[in-house]
Amino acid sequence: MLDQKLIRENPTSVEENLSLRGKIFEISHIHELTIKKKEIDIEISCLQSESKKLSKLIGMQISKSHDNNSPEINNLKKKGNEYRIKISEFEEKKRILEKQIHNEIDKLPNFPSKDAPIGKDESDNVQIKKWGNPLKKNNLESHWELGERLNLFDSIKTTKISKSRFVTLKGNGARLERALINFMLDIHSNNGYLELMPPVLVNSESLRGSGQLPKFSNESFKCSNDDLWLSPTAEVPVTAFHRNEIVDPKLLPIKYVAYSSCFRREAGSYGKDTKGLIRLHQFNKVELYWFSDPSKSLEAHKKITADAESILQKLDLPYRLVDICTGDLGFSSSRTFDLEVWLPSSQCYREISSCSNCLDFQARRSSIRSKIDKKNTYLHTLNGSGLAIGRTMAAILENGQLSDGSVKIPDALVPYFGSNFIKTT
RNA sequence: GGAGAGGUGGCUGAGUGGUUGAAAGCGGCUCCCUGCUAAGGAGUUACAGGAGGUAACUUUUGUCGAGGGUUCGAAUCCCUCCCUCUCCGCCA
Repeated sequence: MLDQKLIRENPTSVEENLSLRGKIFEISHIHELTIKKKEIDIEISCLQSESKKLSKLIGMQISKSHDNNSPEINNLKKKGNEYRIKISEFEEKKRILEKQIHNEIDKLPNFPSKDAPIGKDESDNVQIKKWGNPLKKNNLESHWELGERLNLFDSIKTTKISKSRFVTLKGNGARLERALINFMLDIHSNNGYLELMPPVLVNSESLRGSGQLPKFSNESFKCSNDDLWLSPTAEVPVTAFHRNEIVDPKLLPIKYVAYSSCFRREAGSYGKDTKGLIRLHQFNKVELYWFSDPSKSLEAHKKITADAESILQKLDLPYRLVDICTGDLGFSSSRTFDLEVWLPSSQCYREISSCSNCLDFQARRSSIRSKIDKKNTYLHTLNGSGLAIGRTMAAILENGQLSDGSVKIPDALVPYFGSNFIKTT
């Protein structure tokens, strides 16, 4: 959520900043509403002050005269009643305005960082670095072919259970998933992250707090009988974990690693990535999350990205680091670095982690503050996958495939997986 | 899901319509005395928002689970909801 005061006092700069996203954001109507609200705020404050004084006076007089029905007292009461009516009228107006303002501001995305490359869409993203040697050979198997041949997972039969875009992992596939989850959790928690295992059902307020609502209600699954949704990412419950808190500044930065299943409707992506593990309605993810002192979040962003990268390096998976351009930034993010892993079968890099600095955008929506320099200040929140498990599995299968048809397990993972190779059974 | 009990400041806990943001205690902070891994005495100590000031600060509003209502005035009365605890049921 953007700062209401900023919208009130400097609407032009707000519009300019937002327009870096490559779209026009027109906020003059919100600006007017905030001005009106401010006027009413002041009015209410004055009336309340008067009315409060009057009530005290009445109290004093009654206790002095022991008569609460004298003409003078009744006169004062009458006056108080007038205050009450006036105040409630103004409050009603204020309520309506506040609701309108919130509804509108909630739909505005975060400001892009000045450091983010300016651009319209994906094609303007900037590659920052490459790591590892992409496997380039002909006749490579896709991970779904490997998965079927090696009996690692089954998508077809799973449509009976749910529908398309779900998968059932089997045997070594299930084992590999489990190994990856433990591997990643161990590395991060040994690196100063506190492990969290949050619920996957989250309420509307939690989704609003991290920016998925109100604009993206189409992208999450909703429970019909309760105010609960299937969480699209652990970022949602972890942000909500500290909602309405004033965090002890001594605890900063707070670093969490949260494992959870994630659920996405993938509306609008019909026909894309229909095979394999790349785009599922349900997938597992190990998420990194920081609550940071605002003055340190740029540094934190580098660190969280490096922590995510370290997993790819330990697994010896070729990847590149991409600076997301202003037009391609997510709703809540001001700057995002994507990690894209090499998938040999399609000879391209695919997103496996997205590391974002949301500045105070989510903290403001969720009211998460800390007393910094004697003032309650909204914290900065950062999140990054560390990593998406399904896509990591796909990358391991494709990059590790050997000419004899087996798959080599990265050395670092062997203690978790329990074997050096996946072979035909 | 049923029945009951409860939700007050950092904590414990009083407070059933009136100068109550809230007694008392604990804890915290400051000072004094004493002197040594401690005790005693005095004082002080909620939080959040707005406005004004470079600032120390001043001023104002709100807050006793949340939201409504009654009233000139609500921690206190009424309604709705949420949460916690105990018992029963159900269940992993």
